Formats: sequence, C-alpha cells, structure tokens
Amino acid sequence: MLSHKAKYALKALLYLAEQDENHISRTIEIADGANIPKKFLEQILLDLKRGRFVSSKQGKFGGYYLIKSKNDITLAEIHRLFDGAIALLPCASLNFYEPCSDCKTESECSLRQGLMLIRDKTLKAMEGITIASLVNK
Amino acid sequence: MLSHKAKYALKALLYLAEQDENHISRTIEIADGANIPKKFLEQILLDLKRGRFVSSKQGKFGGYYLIKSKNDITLAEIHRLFDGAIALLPCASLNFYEPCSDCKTESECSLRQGLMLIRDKTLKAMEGITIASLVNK
DNA sequence: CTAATTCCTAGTAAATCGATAGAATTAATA
DNA sequence: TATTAATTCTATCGATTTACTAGGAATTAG
Repeated sequence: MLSHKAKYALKALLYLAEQDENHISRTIEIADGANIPKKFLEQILLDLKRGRFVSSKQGKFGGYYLIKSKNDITLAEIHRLFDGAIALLPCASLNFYEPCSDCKTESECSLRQGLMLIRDKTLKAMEGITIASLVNK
Repeated sequence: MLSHKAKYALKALLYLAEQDENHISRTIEIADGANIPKKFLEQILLDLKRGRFVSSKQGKFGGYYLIKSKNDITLAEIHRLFDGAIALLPCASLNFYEPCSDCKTESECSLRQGLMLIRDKTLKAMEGITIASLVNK
C-alpha cells in the first residue's frame, strides 16, 4: 500500500503537470487544488525537490514547478522515494536489499525466488505508469 | 512489503507442505524448523486456522497440519489474510475497497485508474505463486 | 521595509508491529 | 483418574512509524 505521503506526492505532481508551462504553483494553490494538508504538503514538495522531480523559486511570488518530463516520472520512482522497496521483502529488493536474519542459507530460501519474480512483474508495471499517462485521462 | 507475520506464515506453510502426509507438526517443531519466534508463531497458526489453511489437533500429540492443497494456497491469499489489500490504495482494491476521503469525484481520479491496472497485474502474478510452486525448488 | 513565500526543525497523538506472558482448555495415556 | 503435553485465548508491552501540526528562519519582489 502507498503511504499518504506517496499518494499526495503523486497528486501534487499531477497537479503540476496540468498547469501551463512556465507557471509556478504556490504550495497553498496545490494544497487547495489537490486537497492535501498544506503543512504536510510542504514537506512532500521538499522531498520531491531533493529527488529532483520539481524545483522551486523562493520568496515572494515563489513556488514549485516540474523539472522532470511528465513522461519520465514513474510510479515506481515515487514509490521508492517515499515508501522504499517495491519488492515484498528486503531480501528480494534491488534498491533496498538486505539479507533476512531468519533465513539460514539465502540460496535455499525458496520464498525469495518467488518474491523476485513478483518484484520483476510489479516493477515493470509500475514503470509503465507515468505522470503523463495519468494526466491524459 | 510483507509484514513479518505474513513472511512467517509463508515459511510455516512451506514447512508443513514439506512434511509427510498425515504428519502433525507441533508449534515448536515448526518454530525451530523455520526459525520463527515460537509465541509469535502461535498467533500466526491460529490466524491460518481461522483462514482455513491449516487445522489443528489439540492436547497431547496435537499440532498443525495443512487442510488446503499446496497447489491452492497462493501468495495473494496469504498477503490478504495478514497484510490486507494488494492494491496500492484502498480505492483501487477489490477486497478492501474504501473511497478516498480526499478525492473530490472518484470517477475523475486519474490516479485510481492507474492503480487498478497495477493491481490487476500484481494480483495475477501473486496468484501464480503457490506453496507448491515454492516447495518444488 | 514589508509582505509573501519557501525552507527547516521539532514535536505529537495515534496507530501499528513484533513479540511476550500467563492462564485456560483439551486430549492421550499410564 | 491424575499427569502431562499440547493448543487456545486474552492481555499487554515497548518500539517504531505515520500523519500531521507548530513555529520560525531565510529568501525575494516590489
């Protein structure tokens, strides 16, 4: 399941993607437009900025705008940024790999094999969902 | 991600599936065999019993045994029993549906459409992973 | 200088998670 | 029938995470 943070991030990105190019959106504008608690959204936008999905202009008349093409922002990336691993267990994860402490020998962990299969399919599906693909609906 | 409960449940089911037919496994035996905290495993086995995956015999020489074919126990079912929805948001879930409080009109929620697509693919993949398919490795 | 905005750091209440404790219940068998 | 070994049930605990909120510092346009 997605955290609220991840959901709000996606909604905020969708909002930004729907604006005219060169338009700068204030936090409050996004919060109202996408129904997101404003102070919470502030943090989320900062995270998106650190992740180089958006950039900002400070001070009066400042705000946020996309710096990554909406075709290149995938659900998989947003999931990873806010909720971490896409795999069902860390031992089956590409980006957040950690061995299981309770598995005696990993090569023999039959569960892991199955979970890596799931991971590959889920990942592929999530990489196919882009902000652009969602906006055009 | 799977909770420890779900992971332990899968490991316990794998353990049971590997035993001879008609063999009854005590909790402590499963706990040792699959490296699961015994008291925690107790709860998990009760959950699996309520879910009609296993049954138990009480008293001396009691224990647990599979009552569902290993071909019919899927990762999807275990995920649902212990961790709930497979979809990324409740509004995109089949079995745990709930509307989003922050979406103005659901039909217009472009995010939901994408998440239902992911759900279908993930679900299909998870239904393909059975205890039997994991044991034979 | 002032107003409007992002940026930063804490804090907090509630829920969830992983696990433990202990007593009640059940059943085999000596 | 008493003993013993097992499941079953209920309650609780501490740590972590989640979803926010609060307050103010820094920045910028006019």
